[in-house]
Amino acid sequence: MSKKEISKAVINRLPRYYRYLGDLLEKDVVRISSKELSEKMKVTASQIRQDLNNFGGFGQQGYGYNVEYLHSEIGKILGLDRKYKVIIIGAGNLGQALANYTDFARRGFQIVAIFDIDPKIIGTKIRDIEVQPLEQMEEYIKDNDIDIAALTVPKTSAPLLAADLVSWGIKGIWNFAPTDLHLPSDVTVENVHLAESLMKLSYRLSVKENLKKKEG
Amino acid sequence: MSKKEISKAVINRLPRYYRYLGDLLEKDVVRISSKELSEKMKVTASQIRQDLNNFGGFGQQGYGYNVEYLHSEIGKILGLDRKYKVIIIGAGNLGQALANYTDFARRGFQIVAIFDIDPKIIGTKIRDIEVQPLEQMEEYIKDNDIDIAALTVPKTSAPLLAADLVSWGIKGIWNFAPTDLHLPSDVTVENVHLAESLMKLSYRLSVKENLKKKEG
DNA sequence: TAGATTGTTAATCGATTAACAATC
DNA sequence: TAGATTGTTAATCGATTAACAATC
Repeated sequence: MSKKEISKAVINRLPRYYRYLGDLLEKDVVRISSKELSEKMKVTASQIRQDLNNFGGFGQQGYGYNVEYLHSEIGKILGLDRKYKVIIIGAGNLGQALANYTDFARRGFQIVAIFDIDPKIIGTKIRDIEVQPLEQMEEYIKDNDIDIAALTVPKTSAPLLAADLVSWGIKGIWNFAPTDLHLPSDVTVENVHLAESLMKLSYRLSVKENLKKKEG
Repeated sequence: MSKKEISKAVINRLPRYYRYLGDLLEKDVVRISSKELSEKMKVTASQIRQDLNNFGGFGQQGYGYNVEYLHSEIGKILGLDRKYKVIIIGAGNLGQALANYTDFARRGFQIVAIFDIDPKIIGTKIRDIEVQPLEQMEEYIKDNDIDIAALTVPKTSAPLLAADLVSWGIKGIWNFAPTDLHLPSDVTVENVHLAESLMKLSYRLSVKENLKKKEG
């Protein structure tokens, strides 16, 4: 009865499958086998089949997978078959970048409000959305049904702000602040740590650099 | 003689160790045991010791780890003991956000140039750096010693641009375009796929939502 | 010295890959 | 039907955790 827990590794791969299937769909590809897809994605066919079968049998023996159907099913798994109301907290460069990124809206993530603490930014408009003062956020969240809060604030203010958000009913936080938020387990936090991403890049550059030196 | 290959999982955790140690350093904490750190970071002490011992013995029995020393050593491992010249390609919102993020410079990632194709943006200044036309990029890269190119361009132009960059000598690409770049193995690509991050968030929100309905 | 905590080996756990029977 | 390819089980591989001797 109880479903097997899906591993984090599988979930991490799902959006990539979704992207590749979307690309195939745009190219009007109708069907694809796990083998073909595995070659494009540089993974094993076995892994693709194993991953997909966590959620059900989407393919057909002797045929492969119908691209449109599989794309749609993975979309459903990812929760993309509904809309999400998103607010952005922190209207700095990154917040503005997120607000301006139309691709999110296309996927159902609708940015409905932006908040900031800086009087110079409050009142300015980003894509027809007026930046509101932070003090109005509590009321706004309680009056509207917000699904996700994107946190693009300094790391010093992030933890307290996050705690407030949770107390006002927010269940999903997209955290860009370079800090870990420790919140109740019914709250979902997805971190984007750009500085850490950059460090992984410099790590790999260093390793290659050192290797080259040794080889002379 | 030949060093054991460091696993990707370990590398992914290194920047997080570095961040926690930096925070401890700021709080003037002198020493920390793997147990204390494990409680803060919500990982096992065993994992911390195992991870660190991939690179050498940084601790002392009966004492633990010296925070400043360990921070510095991990910094070296991550390649943060040198400077990197970074160019940004694509001066849209995201490119501007990166250019304006001073934390990177503090860590040694110096943004030296920004390029764009849009005549309206070319010539404008971001943090004292004038946005240059894309046509000047080849010469600029060949004349200067660029370590990293941050790619914040649409996915349609990313693969060709990346190939150009590589042919001009770029060895590190920080890719924000929602596409995979297939490049020679001596080129390091670090991807930041924001849309995929957002989908992981919606996946987890959906799972919890469905669970709630069932328990309803 | 006694206590604490590392470094490291061994045991466990989980994820990936291989293989193949099922079936379209 | 024959060929192809899935879904799934079994085998392998790798990563995490536990345990403890080494040692500060």
